[in-house]
Amino acid sequence: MVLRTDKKLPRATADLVAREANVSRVAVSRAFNPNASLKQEKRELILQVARELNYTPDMAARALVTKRSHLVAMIVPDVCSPWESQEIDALTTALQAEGFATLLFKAKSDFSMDPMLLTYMRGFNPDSVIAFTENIEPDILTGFLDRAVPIYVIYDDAEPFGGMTTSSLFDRLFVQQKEGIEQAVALLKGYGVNRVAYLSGKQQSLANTERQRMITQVLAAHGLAAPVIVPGDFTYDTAYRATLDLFRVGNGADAVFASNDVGAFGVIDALRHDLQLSVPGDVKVIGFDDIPQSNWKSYNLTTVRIDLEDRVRALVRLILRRLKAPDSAPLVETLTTRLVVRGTVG
Amino acid sequence: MVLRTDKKLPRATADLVAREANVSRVAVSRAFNPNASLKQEKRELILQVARELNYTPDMAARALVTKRSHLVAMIVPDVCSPWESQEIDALTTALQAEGFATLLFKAKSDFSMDPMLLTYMRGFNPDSVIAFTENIEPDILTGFLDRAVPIYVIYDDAEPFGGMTTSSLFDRLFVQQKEGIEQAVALLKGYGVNRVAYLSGKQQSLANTERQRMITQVLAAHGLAAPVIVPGDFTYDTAYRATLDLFRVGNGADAVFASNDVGAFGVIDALRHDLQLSVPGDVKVIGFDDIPQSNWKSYNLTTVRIDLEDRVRALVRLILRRLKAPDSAPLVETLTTRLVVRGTVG
DNA sequence: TTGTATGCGTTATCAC
DNA sequence: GTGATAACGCATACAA
Repeated sequence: MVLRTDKKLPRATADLVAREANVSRVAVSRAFNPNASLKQEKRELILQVARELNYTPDMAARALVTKRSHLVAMIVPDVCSPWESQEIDALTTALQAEGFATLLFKAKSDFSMDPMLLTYMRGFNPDSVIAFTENIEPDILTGFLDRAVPIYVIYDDAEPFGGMTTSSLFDRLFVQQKEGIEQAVALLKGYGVNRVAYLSGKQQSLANTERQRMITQVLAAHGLAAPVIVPGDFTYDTAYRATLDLFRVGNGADAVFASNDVGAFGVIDALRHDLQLSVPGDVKVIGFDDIPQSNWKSYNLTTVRIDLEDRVRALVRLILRRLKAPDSAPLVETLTTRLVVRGTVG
Repeated sequence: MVLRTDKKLPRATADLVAREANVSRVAVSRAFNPNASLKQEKRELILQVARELNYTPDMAARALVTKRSHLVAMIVPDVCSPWESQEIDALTTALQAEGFATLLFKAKSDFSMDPMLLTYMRGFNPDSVIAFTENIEPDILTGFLDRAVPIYVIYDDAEPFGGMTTSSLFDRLFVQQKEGIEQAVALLKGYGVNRVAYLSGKQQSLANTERQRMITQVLAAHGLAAPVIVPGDFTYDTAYRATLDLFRVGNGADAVFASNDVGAFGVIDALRHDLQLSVPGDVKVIGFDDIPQSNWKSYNLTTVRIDLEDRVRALVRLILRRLKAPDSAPLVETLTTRLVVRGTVG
């Protein structure tokens, strides 16, 4: 269902409410601002009249003077992918509860940031910007977005951009992937796995490179060889084809670590339906994220879980705290991961 | 990555650009409005200076006078579900190309419209509202949204709300499901199917009730009995449990029509992994939508396709045409469906 | 083609 | 606690 709202006929305005309720324009403004001082009965009268006239304060006009648009922009390369759509959903819900609306922008799928898009977005004056593309240095964005304070999602203890010495202040969300990965490797080792492959995600993704780095590190700590790297891009189709290559052209593997759950599905389907191999009998498969589909019976995927609710809560905390105290010191939140054991290792 | 933009330090404004470029304030305004008349070299100078100063016109201030916010609101109960996330993605892309930004709101999952939410949303002055909840009568929304012109998605020739005689003008997108359903029923009949079950979606969904009505009608036309109705809600888990009920408590079926693809996945998994039945050997399964996951090898679902690109293009046409001609007669777009034959019937 | 004056709907400042 | 006034950043009507 689609509605188009005609703006030619003006809506009820604060002046109209004021006239109707026999009060001043300012009183109406105060009635809608809980911390403003106004006699209780007067406030109730105004709110009552406002309801009758179907009046709502105009956020654009309000933003013009308060410098708060109550808009949070999200830049997403692919709204459809399960993990990101979940995150959009949860963030929107959480921010909506705090009085912010989500402004959605689509970026190009190569994880780059179109300067045109940034300029365009800036016009809407978002109070905060959440970018699902990870490979932009803070200084570039700061140039576009005035005094922006970035929050970077950092995987394990790696410094983004190779330990950049950026001048920018930025907040951090640390995701400790090591724990989940260690549990996964221990499980694989317990089943006698020797040859591990890593199906990568998009090369530009920090999540991907850090997963690869940490898996290699943990395998070594357990006395296992470095993984064979299979190039992927987080999608099912690429994962499917890459798996066929790995087993038909390459030397195969005892276990495949996929950079995300959707990729793991592609690996599983290629193994079972095309290569006639058994999962977990012939090959073990482990994913990352723990999206709802991983619990579907056809996949029943063993995966390293990043708790979405925890992650969103942490992000919302970071956003709101900086919004309330713009000049505070860098803020930090930390998240842990754990292995969810299902049926693709065993 | 999250950025918070500090509004305490004001951005570059049109006045600043004007002063810097030695022109008047208005000239700057005109430079950013392609149809305004301005000497070419002057325009270029202004745009150049604007770039240097990192200036972008403030959409909020602009909206205050033009009565166009360039915001399109979407009210969605569940951003995560594949069909809806696809539609959000495609609509956002298409609207972004036309200069509109997507404003996302989460509704309660029972398909109802929270009056508080509507009031809240109204404050942002969207130029258009796309509601993914279907059971609201136009008059109710019109009450909230001034002179809104709804676009209703109508399935086959059914009148929404039982042929309501509403006073409201509204545009329509007709989705002709009959063709796809007829192809599906013919295919099932060809394989000797007798007892068909329909796994419903949410009861409040018009798409659901019309799918059920049309399937019943087409089955009758082919001399087949009315389908057994299995209550569902478009989700995997409910579909899974409902299928167990149908075959363990009820009398089973030769074929299951699911109200959407995700539901069909639940049906398939319950049949194969819990009831030890073969698909399509023992039971045929058909879905609705044709989401990307339906092409995944584990499901390989035969389904009635509603072409997303066509649908979004039609919606965008309706939105833009009414935006440009608010007083035009009711607009109509029509969409057809067709069966995509894969591996769950045979 | 260009500039001046005015208004969009709201909140902040300052009196009372 | 309350009301007048200015200001936010921009586009438009009108006059030049």
